[in-house]
Amino acid sequence: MSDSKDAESASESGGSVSASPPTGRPRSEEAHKAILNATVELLAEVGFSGLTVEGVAQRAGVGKATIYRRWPSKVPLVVEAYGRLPGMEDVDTGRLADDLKGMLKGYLEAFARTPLSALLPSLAGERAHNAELAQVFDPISIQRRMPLMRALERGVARGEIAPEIDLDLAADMIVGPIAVGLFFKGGRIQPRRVGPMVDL
Amino acid sequence: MSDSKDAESASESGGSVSASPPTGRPRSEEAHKAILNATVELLAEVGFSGLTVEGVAQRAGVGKATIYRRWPSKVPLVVEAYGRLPGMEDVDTGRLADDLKGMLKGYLEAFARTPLSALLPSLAGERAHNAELAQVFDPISIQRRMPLMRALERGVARGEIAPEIDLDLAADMIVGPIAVGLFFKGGRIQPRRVGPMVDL
DNA sequence: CGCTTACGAGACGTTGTGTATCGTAAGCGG
DNA sequence: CCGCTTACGATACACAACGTCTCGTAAGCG
Repeated sequence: MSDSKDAESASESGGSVSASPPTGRPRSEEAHKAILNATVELLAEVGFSGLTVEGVAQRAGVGKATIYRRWPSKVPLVVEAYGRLPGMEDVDTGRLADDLKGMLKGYLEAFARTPLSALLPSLAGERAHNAELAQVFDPISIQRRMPLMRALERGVARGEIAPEIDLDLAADMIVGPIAVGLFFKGGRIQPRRVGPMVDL
Repeated sequence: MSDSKDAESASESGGSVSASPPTGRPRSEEAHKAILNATVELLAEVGFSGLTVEGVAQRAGVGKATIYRRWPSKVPLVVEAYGRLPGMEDVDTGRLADDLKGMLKGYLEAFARTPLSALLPSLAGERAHNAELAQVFDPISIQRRMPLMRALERGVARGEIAPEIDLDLAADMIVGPIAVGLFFKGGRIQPRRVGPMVDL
């Protein structure tokens, strides 16, 4: 009768695998995908603050309870939808400047293809005063920076960057202009000019 | 009986000054300030998405109608409150690196003193899918960059920066790390390291 | 076939929005 | 001093979305 209310018991590493035996009707994976797809679509159309759970349910053709059964609120739902969007892809040409140019170009293309440009500012804005969101949002952001950090580390190994440089700060200076353009201006940025400028 | 519903007839440049003769009880400047102060306070406490017009009215000791009489919705109200917060202050030492260091240091201090760090991401997030907001937000952002741009122009005039550099992009690279730290991490940034790095 | 759990649908109380309507207060012109 | 006009604080209102809950039904497992 009542929906399961026990803990998630998500896949934990190690420890006793006392996972509850999954009895009863299994959760529909189809509904799960439909919800996430509807979320991404609606985010692109109306943005974060315009997104309503009722709208997502209607677009996905599911009941509201089916959404709340999986995500406690709108925020984690949007975070998971955000996690499905493409991030920065590794480019390893052997030259740092080319790596950066390639990665930034690909990333900016992803911005044009997906609702990323509508999603990121909204999530960042929410993150600022929502500790719960920050907790799940930050690891994803860090993971999305990984290809960039790896490229910089390769640059250090090849001697293209002085080893005393703070790579984290360098990464911030590379994506910074993208962020500024994204948050304070319309969006379009010139990919080619940024790459060379950072080879200081 | 009815509140004035005619157009704002705001200060327009040129044209006949057919401004409506301001008859009747004037709007309370006291209430105006109280509303803006309450807005800033509440923004710092609960953030943008937690801000309610009713909460502002209660804190300011005014009726809701008094707020809606001045601002059509929550967003322009927050924008005006944002405009009252301190921005970047001009620093002219004669050396670009020192100018940048001084200005960034002062700006970061303003972030610690005011709800700027809670306000900016929220406004930027809203800006992304709210054309009306972008229209009033962008000029303020540009104006806040002015001291930075002036410092860079002085740097060009003194020969500290090659004249073919795109100053707008350079400004983005300077404030970019601040934005990234603000939007994707907690906030605290190291002021001293950024200044010298941009003297490429 | 009976048990258990998820499903879509929608009713429900709560909260905030933005509008409208009270009676009152404050400037202006006669 | 008095009436006109407009703003004031307070509050009632209809509307929308939230998040919870309860329907009757559907789908796997034993």
